[in-house]
Amino acid sequence: MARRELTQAITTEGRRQIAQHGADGLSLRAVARELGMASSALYRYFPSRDELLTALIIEGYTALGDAIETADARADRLGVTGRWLAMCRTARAWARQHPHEYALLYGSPVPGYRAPADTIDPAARIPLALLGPLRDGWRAGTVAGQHGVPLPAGLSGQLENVAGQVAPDVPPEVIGAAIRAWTQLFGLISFELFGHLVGSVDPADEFFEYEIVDIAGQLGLPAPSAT
Amino acid sequence: MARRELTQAITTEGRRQIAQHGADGLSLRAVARELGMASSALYRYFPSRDELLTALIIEGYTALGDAIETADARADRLGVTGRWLAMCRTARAWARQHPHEYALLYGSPVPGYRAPADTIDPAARIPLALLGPLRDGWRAGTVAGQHGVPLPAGLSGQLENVAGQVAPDVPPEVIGAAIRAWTQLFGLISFELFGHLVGSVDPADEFFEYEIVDIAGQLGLPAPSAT
DNA sequence: AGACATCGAGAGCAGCGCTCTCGTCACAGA
DNA sequence: TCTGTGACGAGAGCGCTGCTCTCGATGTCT
Repeated sequence: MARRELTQAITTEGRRQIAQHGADGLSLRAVARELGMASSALYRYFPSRDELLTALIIEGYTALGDAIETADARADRLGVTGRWLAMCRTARAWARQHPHEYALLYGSPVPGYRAPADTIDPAARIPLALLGPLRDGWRAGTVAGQHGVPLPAGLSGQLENVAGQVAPDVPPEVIGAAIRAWTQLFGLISFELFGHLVGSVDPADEFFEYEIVDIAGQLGLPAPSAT
Repeated sequence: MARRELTQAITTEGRRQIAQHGADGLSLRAVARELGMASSALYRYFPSRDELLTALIIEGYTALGDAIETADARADRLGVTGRWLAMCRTARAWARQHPHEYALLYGSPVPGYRAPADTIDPAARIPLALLGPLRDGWRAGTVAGQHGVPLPAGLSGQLENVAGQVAPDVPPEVIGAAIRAWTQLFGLISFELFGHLVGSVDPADEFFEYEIVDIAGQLGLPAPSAT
């Protein structure tokens, strides 16, 4: 089957182009040119440019998910807080190393509005991994229950629904805290990458460390043993 | 001076197109067509498509900044916490009413990497407005000093530098908390608008309320008197 | 051996950003 | 009043894009 190999060659070249020129710079003709084939032949493998983009989005989520899960596993002996910090640092590092791919995943949805069903599962791996330490800490009794504001009924239902799918024994407050931490982490990475911090804390290394430690505290994770 | 009017007609039509089809759907030729003129004539007013986009970005920041500042002023009698909540709700409402414009401001920077100097000042109005209640509360002694994690030296310098430009009497910890709240707010709005919350807390109204009240607590703002 | 599906190539369409040239018009100075 | 100058709009055109259609070649199954 040369088809699988050629399909992969196309996505590889596409990813190369996005890494260099961003999602807007992805041109089917240029990909075909680089692969030494006619542009029309490319449509045998991807019915449209958007489909190729979708494939690249899935690959991006997969790469980021792999990186985060690997970091989680490697930090296992550091405890739940160490795992959380390691995943945060890995996410930021991946984003800085692949800024255009990150923008493809977490920037504006490029064509009109998108949410192809195929991208949902790969995308969900990231928040699921981030939830890991919190879930384990909760089960081990090392994370606090938190926190001040009581959950309104509708939100509680939403969070219990999420919990039912991923960690039925974890109370909705903890799920809510995880979602907050998730949005906070990627909000910060996006702000740094997209240049919104330029006038303030722009070399954001220290601010990022400051933040993820603080979020760990919000999450009720125990104080870290070491870096 | 027909020049000013025509320039404005172009940006108005451009904004209309972006609102309908997103930033990618902005076409100089289509704008010219809609205005009944040759596409080449448009270059008398904007030297390139990117320049027109920059003008629209500035208009977007200005519109959002106006909305937030107005909300702040209107909530004056509600106290600092009420002002904070009002601005958060207004920011979210504006984003939901102008999703494509919001994506233009806070989504991926579209052409390569951008940060035209002209956009910085209009963009800075938003975090500055959000800082307002926190600054006033600090001066009135109604916000706590916070918080657990001590500031590393480099970050402290960055934050003092920011403080020196906008509120010299406010300590760096409070500036840091404001930046955190700012990234948290727009991180959440972006996640909602870009569809990342679809599987979890998707009708995000309650989660958003839950969040901004919690952030107010993190900021050390006093409990709100009323909604 | 013949029928069939798969694949690549080439031409072509409509659209895009942008450039260049040319005719028109208004206004300022002699 | 005549003339030079600058601003302006229109049109043609370049190279690029995504995408479609047709045609010939190749390989596989019956």
